[in-house]
Amino acid sequence: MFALVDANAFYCSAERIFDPALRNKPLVVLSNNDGNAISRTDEAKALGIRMGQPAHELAPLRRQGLVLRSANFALYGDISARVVDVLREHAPALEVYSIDESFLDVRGIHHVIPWCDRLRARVHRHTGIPCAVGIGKTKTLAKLGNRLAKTSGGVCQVSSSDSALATFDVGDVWGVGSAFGKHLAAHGIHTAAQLRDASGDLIRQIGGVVLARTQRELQGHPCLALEESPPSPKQIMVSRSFGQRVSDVDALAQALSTFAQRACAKLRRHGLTTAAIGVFFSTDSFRPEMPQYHPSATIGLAHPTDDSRDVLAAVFAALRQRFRPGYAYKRAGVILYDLAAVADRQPDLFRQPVQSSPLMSHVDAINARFGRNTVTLASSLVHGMAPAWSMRQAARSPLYTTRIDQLPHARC
DNA sequence: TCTGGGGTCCTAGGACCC
DNA sequence: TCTGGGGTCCTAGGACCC
Repeated sequence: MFALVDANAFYCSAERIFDPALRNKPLVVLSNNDGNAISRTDEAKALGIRMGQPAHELAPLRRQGLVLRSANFALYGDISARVVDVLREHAPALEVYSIDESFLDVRGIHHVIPWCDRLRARVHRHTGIPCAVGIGKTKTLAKLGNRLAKTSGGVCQVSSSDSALATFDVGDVWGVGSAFGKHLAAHGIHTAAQLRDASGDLIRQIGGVVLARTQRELQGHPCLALEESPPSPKQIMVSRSFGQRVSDVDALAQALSTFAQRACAKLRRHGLTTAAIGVFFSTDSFRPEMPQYHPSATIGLAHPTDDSRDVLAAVFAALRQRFRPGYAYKRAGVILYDLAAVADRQPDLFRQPVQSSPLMSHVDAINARFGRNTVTLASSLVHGMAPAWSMRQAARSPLYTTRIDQLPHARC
């Protein structure tokens, strides 16, 4: 038996913790660059705002009281960790599934619905985050239960024979996206109940083993287990759209250097090394009338590394190979592939074993203590004004919980 | 003016091996 | 004159998730 604890409008709820004036107001949190809506409160949904709706369409709604906030992922990450801490205190076993969702193993818990209700209340009291809990024999059923719980009092259990399955659009089932949804509809399968009852061969044919597994889960046969320890990542990517388009190679190099160093810091946090570096940059695909160019390159390293300097050399080599003047670039990124822990690497017959650079651990320690860009490689150094490529964030809340100088003030 | 970022898994097909 | 069987690895593309 699984329970899925899912925060309601998580990013918006996190914003409301330290800014009570936002409570009961329509609120939307925007993606990086203030691009589009990524979290909406019920009040905002009532204004007809869609997930992913572009920000420029939302601006006029401010006259109706809509508040827009830039994304503050440092805050959301910290609040998420606090929610998980509370869950961990009470749940026998737990899988952190995403920034705002955790699966709990609730086998053996008596009176599971009131137990989940108390858990919700505790999370709310200790973190200020409201959540809903779905319960089911499989993760897929718990997911459906969670959908119901959002609108029906906070906790909801769903079984495979539940009549509610006929009320769910097949596209609402976890694992059924728009492509499978269309395919299923073409075969007359429109609801979760119809997917549950369809021919197994047909489902296998439409969506392979993945969709077949989803069907089995709907029938109440667990196919997906609780994964308590997150697997080590297989790739690490840092990419951004730019606040403004840039054309010169120096600006692009500065952005890529920043992204590469951030990716390497993540790499070292996981205790991994990389042996292949991917670099891409691209013009604005939303401006088809402008000249388009979307180059990418992957550079294999002779020797695995976790040193930002080695990675940066590869990134710049790729940039030199692919850069063409005369284009306005809008987006770029760095991807680290072929990751492995130092200890798991095949030793090189002709070299000393891979070792983490002491310089890099000092850099990481300084940045952890004094803030992200206290020490960087010179190629990402920014003088004075924010560069053109940096993100637009017109309305970001303070880093209330992760920066000592931005702690909220309490009035006496 | 305007449209995010970061991942995973599966499958098919080709190259290559003995 | 004929031309097997069994496998691995890699890549690209497509699907999904939050």
